[in-house]
Amino acid sequence: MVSEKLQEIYELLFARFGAQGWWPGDGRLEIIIGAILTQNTNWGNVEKAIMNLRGAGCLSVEKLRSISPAELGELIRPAGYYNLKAGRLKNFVEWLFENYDGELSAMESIGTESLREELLAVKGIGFETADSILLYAFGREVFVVDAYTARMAVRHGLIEAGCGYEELRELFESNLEADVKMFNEYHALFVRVGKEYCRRTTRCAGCPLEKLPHNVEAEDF
DNA sequence: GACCAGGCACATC
DNA sequence: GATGTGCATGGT
Repeated sequence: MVSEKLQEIYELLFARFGAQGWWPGDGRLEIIIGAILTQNTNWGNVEKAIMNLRGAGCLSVEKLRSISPAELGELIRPAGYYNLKAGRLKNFVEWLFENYDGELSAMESIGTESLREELLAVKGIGFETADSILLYAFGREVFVVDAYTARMAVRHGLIEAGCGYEELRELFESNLEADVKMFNEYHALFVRVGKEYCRRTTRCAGCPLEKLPHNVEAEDF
């Protein structure tokens, strides 16, 4: 049964690593900025970019709105793809002012599904970024899927290689009790264990899930 | 020096 | 609908 497997994986990861206490970073805006900056990028680089933003007094929606794309790009340079991401931050902030008068708290009253669709309509916010914002900034019961989640689910035979994001999200959301705290920790634990034991060229040795039945030869990405 | 990182949009077939 | 490509810095 899938739900038992998912529960067992969670317990093994939690037993080994403990609570991760995500999101790393402070406050809603910083979580959202981090979610965009960390796209396909190491978190350490994102921290440097956020430090730059803090140093320049740019951790406010007003400042992010008024700063030029070029200046913003320079500040977030360490996070990589800096021109692209400067535009994405701008897109989000513009959307926030157009739809919520620049108030993040105004998003609280919107239902999760509607809010998710609205976020996905912002250019530069895809599935993972939207779901990270929903879960970590707004405490919504959404399971965040990422590359590690996909890789581990495939290697443990929970889903077929090549399946889409929504299919994976559905796997977790429909087989686990909806619980914000647990979804929060589960995703963070996947990232934690994935970094160490489940990269493209790193397989299993020493992983807390090593004893579970899984396919080390599974074709993934 | 190659490989990788908590993706996403867009072009092309 | 699937597959390929550009975007970029910094650590291992």
